Amino acid sequence: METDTSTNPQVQRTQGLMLDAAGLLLADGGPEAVTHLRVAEEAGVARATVYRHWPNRADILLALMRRGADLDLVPPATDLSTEARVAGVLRAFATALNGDRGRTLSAMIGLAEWDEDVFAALERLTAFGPRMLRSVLASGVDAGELASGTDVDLLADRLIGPLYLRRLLYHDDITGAYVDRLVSVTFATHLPG
Amino acid sequence: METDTSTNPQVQRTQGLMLDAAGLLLADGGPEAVTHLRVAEEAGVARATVYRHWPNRADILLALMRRGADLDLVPPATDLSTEARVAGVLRAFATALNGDRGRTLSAMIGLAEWDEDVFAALERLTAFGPRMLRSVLASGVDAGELASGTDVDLLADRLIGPLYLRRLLYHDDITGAYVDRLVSVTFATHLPG
DNA sequence: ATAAGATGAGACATACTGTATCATACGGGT
DNA sequence: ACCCGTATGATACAGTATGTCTCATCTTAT
Repeated sequence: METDTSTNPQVQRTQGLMLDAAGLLLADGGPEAVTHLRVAEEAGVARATVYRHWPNRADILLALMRRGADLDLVPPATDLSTEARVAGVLRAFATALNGDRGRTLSAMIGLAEWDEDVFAALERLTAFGPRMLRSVLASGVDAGELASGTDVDLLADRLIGPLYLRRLLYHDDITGAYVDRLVSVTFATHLPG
Repeated sequence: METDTSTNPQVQRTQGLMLDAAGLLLADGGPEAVTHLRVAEEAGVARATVYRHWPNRADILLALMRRGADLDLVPPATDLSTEARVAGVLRAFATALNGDRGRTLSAMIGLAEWDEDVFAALERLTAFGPRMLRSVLASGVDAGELASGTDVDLLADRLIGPLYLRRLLYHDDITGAYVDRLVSVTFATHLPG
């Protein structure tokens, strides 16, 4: 019957139960708390089933991250100024970072440092936001709202970097006010009048 | 004899052996590879001894981080321009991030997210660089090389954030050229003509 | 030399891993 | 409604790691 794994309702149900359990365990206990045994117990599922779907802890966490990745950032309206569009993208980005994805990301960074596969998967999951930001910036350059020589990649780093810094290292929520200040000051200059 | 633990040569010797072992294990295997058992075997020390010094994995990693914290950033010469001094601080910062401390930091971020004590300890260890940067920036404002209204904290975030982003998320080495571009472009403007 | 403290060696119960086997429940096609 | 392929449940097993404990032995400071 060639059972299509990605469609099979039985598979989807079990995976849903297991990922719910993994999410709970991760939320209060961190990545080390996400063990196959505990996921199985919490989900009311056989331990072997967890191993069948995700042989490693990292696979469970990646699956957890993928599940939230569907309702991702939406491109901003095109009738706004580049600055307003950038602020919109960054605010959506900040919201994601403030929530569960920020915690999951914290958990993954350590794993990605030593596991090539995890790094590649994490890269795919986190590349979307920066890519959209770069395209908005590039169109801003085309529209003449940003200097023609602007290094779009570097500018994107300069806008995203501080958000990650606040969230991952300072453990501060990224407020809308912070994003707005960051954008406005980045679009202006620091040299004296 | 009230043996002063921090002076006792026996203690220092064993701790040194254990931290050397932990460093090796962390370097190739990541945080999960740093177990009490393996540290003990690698160091040629009894397993109980590892537990006596550091009951948790996080304690081992924190001790590892503290050991490298001694030879930290040195304040730049004061006869340079603010921009040059900032570039100097950031280059030293980048060197630290590119090396072992970057790897250890990756390992700690996930732990700090769920463990208050680890977070507090990590904060103490990472606060030094940003603090020095802020003081350099503040003196730049005083000297009139930066606009008087400059938000020094935000500016520091904007300089440090991209470095962490490149190192922790992109896994790119932070080159001197990148630092220089970052500094020069941050000190200038992005608005056209 | 002596006493306090640090380490080594080993035991113990528990938890998690990774793999394997077999029976049973489920779901898609005919 | 039936059948066949799969997914799952239940269980077993060896191996590794945890966390704590005890007691003998070594090291250090006085």
